[in-house]
Amino acid sequence: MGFSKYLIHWYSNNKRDLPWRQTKAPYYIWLSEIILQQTQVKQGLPYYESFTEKFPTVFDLSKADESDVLKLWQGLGYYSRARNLHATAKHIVKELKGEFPNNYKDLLKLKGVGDYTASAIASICFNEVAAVVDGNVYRVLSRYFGINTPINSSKGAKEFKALAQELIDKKKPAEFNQAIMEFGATHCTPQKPDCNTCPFNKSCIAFNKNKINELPVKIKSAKAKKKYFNFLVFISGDGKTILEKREGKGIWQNLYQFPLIETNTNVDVNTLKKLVKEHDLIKGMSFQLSLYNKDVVVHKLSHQHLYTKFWVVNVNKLLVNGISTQDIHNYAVPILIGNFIETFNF
DNA sequence: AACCCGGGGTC
DNA sequence: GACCCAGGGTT
Repeated sequence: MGFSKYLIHWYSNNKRDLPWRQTKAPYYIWLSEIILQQTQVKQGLPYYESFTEKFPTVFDLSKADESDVLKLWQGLGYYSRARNLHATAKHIVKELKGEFPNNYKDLLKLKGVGDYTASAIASICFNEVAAVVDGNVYRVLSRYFGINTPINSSKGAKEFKALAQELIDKKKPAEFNQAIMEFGATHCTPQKPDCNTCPFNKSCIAFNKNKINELPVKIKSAKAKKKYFNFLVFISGDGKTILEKREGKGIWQNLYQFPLIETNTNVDVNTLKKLVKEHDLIKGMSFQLSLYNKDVVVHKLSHQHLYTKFWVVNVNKLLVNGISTQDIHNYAVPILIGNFIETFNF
């Protein structure tokens, strides 16, 4: 049996029982694929459950406010996925009468749907012969065929896409695509793949040349930049605090946070006191300042390391409309803020 | 082509 | 702390 045929055979015996494998409805497949971008099944599963429960159809999702979608997405990261998900739901209801595009080319036009996701939906829902290339596929193919081309180069993207498209079972594209991804996720894993029990170990080039740990080849990414965040946790005499919506282009767009003072380095209480004194939310008011976390909280993102201090600012009254501290759980916040809210007793 | 966008995990 | 994982969008 050839590589592709055997993969499908392996899949039929080894696939995990996952909720999105019970359906071919484009809405559910689309939803699961967006959630699973850059995300492992274990982390995405509870979000899939809550989204399908709260928004059983694309019409329900299209009617929601973006803030509710972001709140449900809270903690999953890469929040542009949630904003695009919501925008695309609106688009499908308004412009496409609630019907998803039924082919790769048209699926690709949807916001938040790139080559991988368009191929996944087209093959799973509509049996189109469109090969998926996700991180699992890169790993399985680079090892089995001993390919050294960096997977995160444009040359690599073309090369692996073409190879996958050549290998895909033309009669069972959905099964092949899911089989190769499942095999990568559960057997041909990034670290410590189980080569001894691997059904392909006779012909796998990486295994036979002892190169399992060198493949796939990846170009190193730039080192993360350090940033210094000082969040002002206002507490007023009448039990209110301040949350602000993050605008603009950077991280956590449209999520909420405490008023932020970014500095070039870690600052002590006296330095921060001067900055708070000049702050628009204080304007000469008297205040009491204390550092909540003795040790700086380091929050690591792919491209930034955030050295974070939470400063409690006690004031008599707020200069702006604050929120009652008991309502703080209604706002979508980054996990960094969410963890603080959990440990701080409002 | 280079860079941005979260959060979770291992060693 | 250093390193690994992983799609789409923007510049």
